[in-house]
Amino acid sequence: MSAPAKRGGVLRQPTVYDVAALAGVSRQTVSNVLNAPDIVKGATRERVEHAIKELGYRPHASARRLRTRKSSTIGIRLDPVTNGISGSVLDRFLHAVTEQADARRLRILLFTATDPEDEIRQFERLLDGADVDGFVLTSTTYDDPRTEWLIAQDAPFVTFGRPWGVDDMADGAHRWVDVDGRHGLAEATRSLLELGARRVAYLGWPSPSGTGDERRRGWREAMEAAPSPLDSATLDDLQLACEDGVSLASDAVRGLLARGVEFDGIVCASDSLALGALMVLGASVPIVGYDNTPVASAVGLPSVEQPLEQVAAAALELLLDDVADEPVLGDVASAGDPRHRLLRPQVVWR
Amino acid sequence: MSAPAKRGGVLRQPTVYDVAALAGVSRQTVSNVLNAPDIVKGATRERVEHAIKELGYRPHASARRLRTRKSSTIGIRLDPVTNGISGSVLDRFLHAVTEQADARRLRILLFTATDPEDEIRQFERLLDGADVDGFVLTSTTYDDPRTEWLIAQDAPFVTFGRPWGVDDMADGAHRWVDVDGRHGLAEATRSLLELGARRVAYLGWPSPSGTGDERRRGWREAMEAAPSPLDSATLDDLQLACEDGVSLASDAVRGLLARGVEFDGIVCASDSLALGALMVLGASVPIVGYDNTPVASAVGLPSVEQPLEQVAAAALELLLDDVADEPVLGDVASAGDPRHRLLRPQVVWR
DNA sequence: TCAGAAAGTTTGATCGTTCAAATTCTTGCA
DNA sequence: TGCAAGAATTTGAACGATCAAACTTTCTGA
Repeated sequence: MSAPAKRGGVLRQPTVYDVAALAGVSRQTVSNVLNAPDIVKGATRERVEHAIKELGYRPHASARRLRTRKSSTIGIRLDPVTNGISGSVLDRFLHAVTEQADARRLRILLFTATDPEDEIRQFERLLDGADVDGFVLTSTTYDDPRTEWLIAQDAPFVTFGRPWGVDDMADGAHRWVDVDGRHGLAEATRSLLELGARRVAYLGWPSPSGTGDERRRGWREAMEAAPSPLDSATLDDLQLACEDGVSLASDAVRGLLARGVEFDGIVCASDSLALGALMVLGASVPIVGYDNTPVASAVGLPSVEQPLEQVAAAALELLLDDVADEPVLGDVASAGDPRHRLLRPQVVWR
Repeated sequence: MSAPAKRGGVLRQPTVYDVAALAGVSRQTVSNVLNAPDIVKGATRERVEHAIKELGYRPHASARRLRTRKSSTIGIRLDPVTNGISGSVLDRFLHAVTEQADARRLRILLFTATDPEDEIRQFERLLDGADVDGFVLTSTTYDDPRTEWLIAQDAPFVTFGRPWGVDDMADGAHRWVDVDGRHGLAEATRSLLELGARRVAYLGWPSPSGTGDERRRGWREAMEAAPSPLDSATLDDLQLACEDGVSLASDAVRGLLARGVEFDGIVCASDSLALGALMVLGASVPIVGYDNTPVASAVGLPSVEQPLEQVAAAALELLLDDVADEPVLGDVASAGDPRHRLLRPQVVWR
């Protein structure tokens, strides 16, 4: 690459015309080499490719976007304030999405919003300005106003997280990727049972909570499927709920001890809760957290790890069917509903 | 706003022509209303503004960028993997930058890179494609190859973090914002001394470490300035160094105890280290961390908080002098070197 | 009152690319 | 050899905005 330095200087970036002139072809052929190499004759293509390298040519993104009416950019809202310890999950997800986007020649544009209404306003701004083609949403809620708006606008989007409204899950317009927390907790619970535990407690969030209820269900099902299952009342006793917070969790566990309920293991809906339990129980009882945050690894807590790279990849894949007009892959698509993807987490033992 | 819905449909977004037609003016006047309202006559302006609202017009970002040769976009690399507990700092910084950028009508584009060389390749790609106007860099190192490259290219950038190479700090081409960790640790140390401590230990990272050495210096200076200072040898004894990690920190503190060194307080270079100390010492000795991560607040550890919103604001301000050709503000600029900004952190007590 | 300056507005050109249609070059086969 | 069909390439136009310069209107002051 013998491209000139000094961007601030007079020398301008080469354009298709420059490349075309050097390679002795027309500008369109240069464009074709870049966008549809297969329709260009081998010899010509090589000549053009050489000229591109020679000049250090790179297509001007905005010009391309203007012409193609595609921004190849995806908007992601940065969540307001890292919500506690678990914040790092979205951070890691963001990282994974960015990497996956890169591989698909997409850009990631960040924005912030103070509340769902404000977020919708941002959607509008970014779509109208043709800044982005679509969105990846996180932290979905019951009857999320954002997804409703996007669907009404016919704007492409995917959510990380199932829609929790009753009918929404079947809605074909809503593409989502999620992690099967139920399976993750069932797995964690089964493992503790196999390790000899009999009375595994569950520390989660108050109902209703889409994510939380699923995780609790996973624990409960695994407990009910144990070789010698406990009765229903006992399971109710072993089931704790408090808001996400280390000290709240500690309180909850202390309450359990105070009530004299026996238990020999705890699976939790989050690492914050697990850390709270750990601070009360120490190493006396095996504890499993959720999200595999840096804190969990720091204090040596096993935790359910979400396959964020896969989530990111799946999210973009679903989105791309719209955005890039790429054909839906026959095989993959036919396996279940192609618009939804439920991935399995894995317990990381320590 | 009576803008039509259905983006996927046939109706296209209105353009300057549509607005011009409705308002009965030329397209350039519409452009002027948007970009230089003061040169348009009041009555005309109102008419155009009304038409803009009426049509729900929004300028096409790519078209504008193509013509103006500015992307109004700033690139930020997402750090590879959240490095331990402290990862949330960059996360919060990113959030602050995004918000600040929004207020300045700038966009934030994310990218990832595997190593500094790869990052430079990304710089090149993004600059050549006119995707971004400049960069905000984090995690600067000694003689950072990235800053050298950017300076050579004459590309606008700011770093969060001082350049640690010997001569670089005076380099006018390098604009940076940083937090005065020395001041932060001095402050923390002084506070512990005022609370009655006499032998405050320091738990930091091995030299050389630009950031770490500064923080240690803050502690040392505060200790030396104490009413009845300890002798130099004692201070050396009270000074611990280990890599950033909870268990490593625990080991280091246990070593201190084993050596029989007395101490009645610890200030740390990070929350990870502080957490490690906490797990050995419990509430027996006051501990101060650094970065005020969620973990610190979760376990009730006081910590030095970096003013990330201010850092973000300052960073964009410095960058904008280049990017947007805005005039340097006379007053602010004259106060010290306008190309560098050193901000003061604050201890959060719990 | 009127020239000249200033303010306000419009027109033509352009940013760098890709689309769509037109053109030229290759093939294969009667 | 000729000629249609296909492959390869080129040309003109357009994407939607702003710049630069030209033009028109309004203001200023002798």
